[in-house]
Amino acid sequence: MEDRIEEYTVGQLAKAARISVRTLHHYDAIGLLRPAHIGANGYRLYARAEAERLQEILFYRATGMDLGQIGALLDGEGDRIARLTAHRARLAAEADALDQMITTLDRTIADIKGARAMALEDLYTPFPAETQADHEAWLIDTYGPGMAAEIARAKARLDAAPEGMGAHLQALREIEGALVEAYRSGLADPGDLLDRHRAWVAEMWGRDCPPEAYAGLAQLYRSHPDFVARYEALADGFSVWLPDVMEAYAASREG
Amino acid sequence: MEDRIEEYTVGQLAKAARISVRTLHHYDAIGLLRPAHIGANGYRLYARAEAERLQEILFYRATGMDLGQIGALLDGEGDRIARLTAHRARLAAEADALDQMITTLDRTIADIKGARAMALEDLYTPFPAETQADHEAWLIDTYGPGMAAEIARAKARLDAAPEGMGAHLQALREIEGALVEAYRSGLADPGDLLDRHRAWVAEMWGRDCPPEAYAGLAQLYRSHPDFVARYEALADGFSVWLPDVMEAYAASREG
DNA sequence: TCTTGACCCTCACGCAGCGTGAGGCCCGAT
DNA sequence: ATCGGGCCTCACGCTGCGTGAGGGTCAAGA
Repeated sequence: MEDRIEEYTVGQLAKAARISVRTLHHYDAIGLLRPAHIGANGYRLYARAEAERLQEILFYRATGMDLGQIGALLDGEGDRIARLTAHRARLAAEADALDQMITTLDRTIADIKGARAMALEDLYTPFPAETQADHEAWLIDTYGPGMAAEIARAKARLDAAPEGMGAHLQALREIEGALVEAYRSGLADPGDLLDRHRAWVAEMWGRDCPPEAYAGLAQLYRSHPDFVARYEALADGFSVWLPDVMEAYAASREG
Repeated sequence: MEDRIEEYTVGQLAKAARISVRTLHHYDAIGLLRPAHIGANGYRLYARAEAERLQEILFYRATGMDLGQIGALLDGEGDRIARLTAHRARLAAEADALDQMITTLDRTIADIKGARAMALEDLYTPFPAETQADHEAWLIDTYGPGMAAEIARAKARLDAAPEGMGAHLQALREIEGALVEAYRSGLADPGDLLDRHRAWVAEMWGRDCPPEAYAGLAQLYRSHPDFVARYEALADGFSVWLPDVMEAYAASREG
């Protein structure tokens, strides 16, 4: 209780942070967390600043970030508060992902009990946090470069549209609302609603939306967590139903 | 769209599950997920059952369980629903842990802004999921074997006390309620309440509770996620305030 | 003063869980 | 006939430490 100088040895720091001494050695070795200085006896000595840096390291590590990235982050520009705030956002996102996994689990359990067989894709739908880059790569892989660019542009427009797009978004919400109604009332073929939806999409993309593209979109809705979350929020099971009817619709108009 | 036989090659399964082919190879190699059978050409062929097993594997893997354990779990007794339900509970727990990390982050950020310096221990307080065993070891390490046993007994008594302990627990709730009130009204030194609390603890332990032990308990409240969660649930910030006043109280009675 | 015992140090090897070629066979479409 | 894409089997590499081995350091007690 008498550390006026506030210096900690590896053991003390390790105990406080509940990590191993070896881990501190490792962080020293790779330059992630250097001791404040080394005693005459060769002992590592850490000061307050290092303890705080370690705290940040552990924050990030706890979400699976790799040590290289952590180092880059800490040594890059930006102050601590900014970093921590950003991190808070990431944690919140992860919590969302967890919630989603829970709902999939629930769906899976319900499906087992009901002895229904989920579609192969659906089996894996809401799996964690692919990064944005991963997702981009996957889009290109699946739909080709043109399609990916199209979608990216569309998303960008949506995101950057706080004002002018209001009416447009409003239209989407109406269509979606109607679709939810159709879903709830057990309507099998909401063809005209999907006509409107497809038209909306075409307008959004700024070009035509042929059936194959529409089917591709269905696939996207099914496999991308963002969309799944969005549609599942509208109604229970809607995120499964919507891609299904979209695909059926597309199949029925194909050449 | 024409898989009547429902058999998937590595590539198909990998794409659906959004994992790499290499991963499937690996799971085959370590016997975690064997193909349903091998084609004449040497190709791995998976059927529905394997796809579902893979789903479960990924569920568990996503929470950091190691592959050996997963295998043991899947090949052990117990049916799928039971396992998934248990897993759901684990996920929920993890979500709680995440929420806790977020609140620590918030506290940290607030502390930085307020330029106050957190105690070294507090810097690391709510870090994820030490296992029960880890926690036990740490208790012994920190408070000595006697203390750890004492605490373990106390917890056991609490847990195993659905009936006879009712009144005793009721008393605790009353004291805690009064403490929350004190906290809310900004009372600086709730000495008499802490007297009652300490007496309760002593009774619980079945032996005396000297100031040092009480201070130790404060430390425990501060550093163990279970307690933090419990007290934070009673009132915002209560999990910080309570250990503080307990420590101050203990210090003022020390020899 | 000498000896514990608890820490500290530096190698250095090991292990999980794949990534990432290298080198080669299979197969449907052109 | 040949090409592209997907399949196969080695086999080495990487991260993030765990886990000794072998050996100094230091406060405290015999």
